Amino acid sequence: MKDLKTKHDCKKELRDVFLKSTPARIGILEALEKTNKPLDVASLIIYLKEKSIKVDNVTVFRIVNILLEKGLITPIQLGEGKFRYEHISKSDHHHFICEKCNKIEDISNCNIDILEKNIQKKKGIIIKRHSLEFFGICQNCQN
Amino acid sequence: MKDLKTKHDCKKELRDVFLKSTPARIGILEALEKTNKPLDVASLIIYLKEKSIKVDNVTVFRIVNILLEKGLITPIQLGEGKFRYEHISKSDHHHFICEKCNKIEDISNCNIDILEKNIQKKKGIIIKRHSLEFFGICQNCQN
DNA sequence: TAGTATATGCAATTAGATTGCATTTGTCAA
DNA sequence: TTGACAAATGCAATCTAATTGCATATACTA
Repeated sequence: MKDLKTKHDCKKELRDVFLKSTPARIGILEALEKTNKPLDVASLIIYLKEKSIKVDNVTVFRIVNILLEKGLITPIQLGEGKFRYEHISKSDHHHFICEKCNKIEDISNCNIDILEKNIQKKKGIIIKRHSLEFFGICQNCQN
Repeated sequence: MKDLKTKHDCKKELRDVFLKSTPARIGILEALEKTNKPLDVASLIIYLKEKSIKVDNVTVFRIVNILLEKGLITPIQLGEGKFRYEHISKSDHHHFICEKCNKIEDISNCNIDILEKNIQKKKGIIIKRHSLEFFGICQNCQN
């Protein structure tokens, strides 16, 4: 499968939110756009190392935070005591986590949106985002 | 308002899951049953101190973990980098977190259950629990 | 009430994440 | 193309949440 985004696309993405393009930032965006499951900081560091992009761990945390601020990525918490992150372009789904094997599956077509609109109207609040995760036992682990 | 649960009830609750009744455990269950918002370990420690129940922090972490195992409480993550906990008897709702003032509001009557059953059938997975949180701006902070 | 399994306290340690400050680097204007 | 400057990074230290090992204390059963 061909990469959906190129280095050039990542640069544009960064420029659009007034961030300088650095190897670490491009690498992190690439990682999150390529990978199908939400990544934690440790995984990002490994990815960068594999690509021979030298970065300090602190910098990865800082980059992740600024990408969050700019709305390019979203945070995901799967009950692990740490954050994972997903590129905004693939955040239109939710997650199922198997409590036995820790596999993460995507759950699509949850029309929470309708529910969300009702809640906003009823409560007078503005909902910017939501997080929905399902925990249980996957098909493989049921045997 | 009268307390819904007494110390005696907490003891029974513990006995039912084969746990010894200790002051710390009873205090923690009380705290979680009384309070209307999910509590983190730090809050539990403060609660116990106020009740003059002397416990080490480690013990609170350990108690929380065993209560989770036994299914008496559920974990909640509100994007803070730490866990909060809610008593199982009041876990039938979801949460809205204001990104400005950090207020936590309860959201009820989300019939996720129907959705959940559909997903289970379609995917062949067993869903044991889910977590649903909404993030945005509360009514007060909109001005 | 004594015996025993269980729970707790204390000290040390780990992992995730943040901060301050000095240095380096990307970008834009000339 | 280059130089200037704001922005980004590296390094060291620090913080908070959470866990572990081991010795001691406590709750519960017989």
